[in-house]
Parts: sequence; structure tokens; C-alpha cells
Amino acid sequence: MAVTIYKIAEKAGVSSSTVARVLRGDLKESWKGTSERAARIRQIAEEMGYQPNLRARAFSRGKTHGIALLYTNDAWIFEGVNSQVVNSFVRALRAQGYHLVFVPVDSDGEWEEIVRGGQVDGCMMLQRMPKSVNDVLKETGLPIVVLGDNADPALPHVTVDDFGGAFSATKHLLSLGHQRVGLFVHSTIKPHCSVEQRRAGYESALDEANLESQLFWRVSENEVVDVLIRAEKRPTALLCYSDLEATMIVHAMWKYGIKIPDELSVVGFNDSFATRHMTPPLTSVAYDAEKLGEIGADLLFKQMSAPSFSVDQPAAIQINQKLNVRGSTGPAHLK
Amino acid sequence: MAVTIYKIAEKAGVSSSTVARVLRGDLKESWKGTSERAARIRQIAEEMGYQPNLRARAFSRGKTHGIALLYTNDAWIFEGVNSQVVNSFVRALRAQGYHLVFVPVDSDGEWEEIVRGGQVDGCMMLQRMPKSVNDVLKETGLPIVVLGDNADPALPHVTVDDFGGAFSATKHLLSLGHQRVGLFVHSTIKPHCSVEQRRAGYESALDEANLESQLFWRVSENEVVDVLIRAEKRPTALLCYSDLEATMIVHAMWKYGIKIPDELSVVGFNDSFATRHMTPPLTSVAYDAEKLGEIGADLLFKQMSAPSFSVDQPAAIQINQKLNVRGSTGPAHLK
DNA sequence: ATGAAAGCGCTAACAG
DNA sequence: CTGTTAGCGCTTTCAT
Repeated sequence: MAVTIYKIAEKAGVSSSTVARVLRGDLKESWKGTSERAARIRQIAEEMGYQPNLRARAFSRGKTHGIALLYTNDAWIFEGVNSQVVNSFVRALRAQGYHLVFVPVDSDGEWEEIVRGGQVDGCMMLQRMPKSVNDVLKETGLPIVVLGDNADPALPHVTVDDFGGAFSATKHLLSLGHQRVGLFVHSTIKPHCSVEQRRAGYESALDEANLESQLFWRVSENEVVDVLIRAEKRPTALLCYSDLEATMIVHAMWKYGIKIPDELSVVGFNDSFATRHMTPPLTSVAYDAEKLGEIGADLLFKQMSAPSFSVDQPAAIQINQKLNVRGSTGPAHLK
Repeated sequence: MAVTIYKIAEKAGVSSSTVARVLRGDLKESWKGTSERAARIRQIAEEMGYQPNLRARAFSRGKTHGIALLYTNDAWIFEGVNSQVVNSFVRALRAQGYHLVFVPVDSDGEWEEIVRGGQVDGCMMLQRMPKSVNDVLKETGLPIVVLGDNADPALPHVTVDDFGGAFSATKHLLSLGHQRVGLFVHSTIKPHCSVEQRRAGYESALDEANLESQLFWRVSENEVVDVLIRAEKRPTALLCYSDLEATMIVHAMWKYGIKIPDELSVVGFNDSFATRHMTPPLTSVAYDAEKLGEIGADLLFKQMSAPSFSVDQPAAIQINQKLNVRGSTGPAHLK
């Protein structure tokens, strides 16, 4: 049988509340006699190997200190930069005594029990959820934060300035003299706000320069490569939706003997580890993943401390992107 | 105020125990009158939007249905194949009504409160933990499973046959006529059992063939590349600790115009997604990550159902590796 | 099969 | 500051 505050109280000859208060540090201990007794209680607790029962505490307080990470797609949460976001989010939670609970959203509805049954005190999402899921979440009134998507503006969210990122990346290419700049989004990319935003930023920059866009929209890498190696008016620069696309292209270009950046400039997104070690290192647009996680956690904590928060006006925060210029982009050499 | 079994009991004119039993399905409902009443209770619960309070249940039952994923290193749990293991582990837990809780093991000792305070019913680890951590875990008596490492044989674990994997990969290279086969382990690789096992498998295969090993042990890729492009007796085949090393090497070879597999055969480990799409696709040794996660969950559940399980004899399970031969390995062309 | 009642261990409101 | 007391909502005896 585990050690409880009652056992300690008995041994110390005080009431259980006193023990609880002392061990929780809820006491000023101003007077000398008090602090001596407190010390004795702590000592006894230590000796008996007391450990607060977190289940009882959760029950009594009505809080588990758990935050759900809701996700519908296995791989997504681990993909590239997302894992960094999750890591920093976990750290931020931990700093406040909270922990992350993995909750895959499947058809069997177990996620709903967890969310409705008070197994967690809040929810985080890294992707857009079906409307039915959002509805349930709103019903529960739990604090919520969505990272990297704003499909449902009624949910507090932190997004990334993908428009700005794509815009400045395109500008960078234009400033290098490129006249034909393509945008490549692979067919496997799931729809979420950053796709559209990046496209808009890209097109906007081209518009300003009175140049035409050249979209490779939701196609396989082969279709892009075909154009890059054969077409008369092939792009001399390619903005890729992510570093994954960029990597595919760079590989293919090597294979066909097309030099980067001399014959093709390539820009990626997310600045993943591997691409910094490519030859040449990849120019890439990226945001501060750590920061995204931290801000997300903050937003959650704000809601927890101010119940009316999310009702009044859902928060919408946006963080910047930065263009990291490396070796994969260079001046245009037009034929 | 949330709907409780008492509210339902009142409305249905029965006792709370009956409600609890009906809703939990603890009833045979053999007699007609009984089953009718049960139906009515269910109906009322439904109408009132009853949702069992999981905190109360956890408190009462003494189980949270949470399993901790303990880890000391951020990136590790998300790296390559590990994410697949975690995913399948989560699915297996979920199938039994359990969920995964992220518990970073840091110096502040919060992990200890979680583990000792009964916030979780069991623990999983994907890497070796400091002895002090293992000791605490043993003390709690919680079910435990370690995936991919067996540093502490007293802990139930599931490992991968890295010896066999490296052995058969090396055999494959030898059968292609290679006489100088190197092994490359990058300097960033953390020590764990697979490193040693792969080395042993590699050396064992070479021993059998009376060939000398050529180790690139915990070095940077540049040191390996230097040898590969310059050395007189350079290896004609290279076994890499993981696909990451293999990718680095393949890139570098491209850069220096060394053809793969004609001038160098390369084998990786883990068969990660990206390397299947390399040019040429990478020959790689891999295990079934899904299976590892499932077996791990099984092992945990076995311990939960049989309290004496882990005391009697800690379980040690090993799963096979498979060599996936692709384009990056070919016949040796000795100069 | 059902109901009454006693926990589970901690928190919090209330008197003293 | 301390002790008493009443929950928190469900599970689990133990009678009936």
C-alpha cells in the first residue's frame, strides 16, 4: 500500500490537511514553531518515501495536466520540421508541469472519449482536422491551439508567414536575373494553408515583375524533370514546396548532368537538416520551429488561465519566415 | 455540471450502481425485464449526453491507461525508422484502449513524479537510459519494454538482429566479388547495441572469407570520402551504419564523378523512404518497424495481465532483418 | 440482478 | 495557521 498523507499525518501527529499543505508548499511558515513542524513533516514524508498520487490529484482538482496532440495522419507529426515543433512544444509544456498525450483521431471514436472524458486539459493540432472534430472540440470548451494552419478561424492558431516566405524567395531569384521561375508542389502534398499561401506569395512576386508563373502543381517529380531537361523555355529557377521536392530535383539534375546553380537555381522550404549538407547546400525558406512550439504552448496556457479568452476572440498569431541563401541559387545564365 | 451516473440514476429511478453496470456492459441481461431496463438506462444516458469521467475512473481503478514514452534526446524518437516504430506502437496501444504519454527525462525530475505518482501504467523506451533511471523504473514495478536496445538485460526488451543484418549484407557484397569492404559509422551516432552488433556481423562475415576489415569508425563523412577518392587500396564496397551515412557518401561520390555501383557499392541500414528514391535506389538492410512496435506493445500488455511476469524472467525478443537489394550494389570491378 | 455503502487520496471550504 | 468535514465520480464489496 502506498504512502498517503494520512499515514504521514498519523505519524507526525497532525491532520492530513496540514500535511497536504506543507508538502504542497501552501504555507507561509512565518512563525518558528510552524516552520519546525513543517520541517518535521517533510522529513517524515521523505523517510516514508511519500509520492503524491497523481490520479487522486487529477480527480480532485479536475485537471490531468495532459495536453492532447490530435492527429489524423501517422507520418505527418514526425515529418521534418514538425518534429522540431513537437519537441519544443513538449518542452514548453513540461516547464509548466504539463505533458503531451498522443491521440490519433480514428474512426473508432476513442479520441472523443479522451477529449470529452477529461483525460486531457487541452488540445494541440498540427494539421487541419475534419469539421466534425473541430465541432466536438468546441463543444468541450477545452483550450485549443492549431499550429501551422488556419482553416478554422474560430480556433486559436499560430501560423507561419508562407506568403512572405515565398514572396521573398521569388524576389531573391528575380534579383539574380531569373526570368522563368517555376513553382513545384508534389502530388503527395496534403492541402493546407501553406500550400496556397506559398503559391500566392510566389505569384505576387512574379506579378510585380510582370513575369508569368510556371506551375508544376501537384505533379510527380518526373513531370517536372521532363520539362527541366527537355523544354525549350525551361525555367532557370525553381521554387519547391519543400526540401523534399528540392532534393528530388537536385538528384535528378545531377543524374542528367545539369549543374546547380549554374543551369538551375533551386529553393526549398523548411531548411531541414539533410539539405544543409547537400552539394551544393540548399537555399531554403524557413521559420523558427522552436518558436512556433513555444508560442503555441503560450497560447494554450493563456486560455487556461483566462476562461473567457477563446470565447471573446480567438487568437491568431503569425510568425515570420527567413530566407537562408546558400549554394543552390545563383545568377541566371540565359541561353 | 457534467452528467454523472447519479443524475442518470435519479432520472431512471434506479441506483447508481445499476447505471454504472449497465453502461459498462457488466450485465448479462438474461431476463427480459432486465434488458428492457438496461435499454432505458442507455437511452437516458444518451439523451443527457453522458460521458464517463476518465479522471474519476482512473482514480477509482488505479489505472490511467497511459503508457509513458521515456526519452532523453529530442531528436532520437523522431529519427527515421523510429517514428514508424512509435506510430505502430501507438496504434497497438490504442487498440487496447491505452494512450502514449511523452515523458522527456530531464534533470528536473518531473519524469520521476509522473512515473512514481501513477500518472502512467507502464513505460516504453527507444534507447538506453542512464542506470539511475532504470533503477527508479524497477523500483516502481511498472511494466516496461525497451525497443531496440538490451543494455540492461533485466528489462524486458525487443531487439533487432543487427548482427545478422550486417552479416548478410557483407556476405552479399562478398558474393559480388568485393575484396575490400569498409564499414562507416558516423561520428554523430550515439552508442547503443546496434552499433556493436552491426560491426560484429560485418567483421564476422569478413573473417569467414579471410578478408581484412576496414573501419571508418565514428568519423566524419569527409574522412571517408578522402579515402574513397584518393587511397590506393580504396574499398570497392561500403557498408554504412544507416541510410544517412549512405546518402552522404552517394552524394559525395556523385560530386567526384565516381559511379555507383560500378566503382563503389553502397549498402545502408533502415531502408528509409527517401533512399528508395535515390538514383540509384539504395540497397539497404531493414527490419519491420511496424512489427517491432506491435511486439513491444504485446510485451507490455503481457506484463500488465500477469504481475509476476517481469519478475520471473525478463523477456527478450529479437526480430529479423532483411536485406533489400537495389541498384547501389553491383559486381566488383577490381583495378 | 439490484441497492446501499464504503472507499480511492487529495483538495477546498469552513470554523476555530 | 490548523483541524474538521464534505466532496470529486466511479468501482467494488456486501447484503438483499
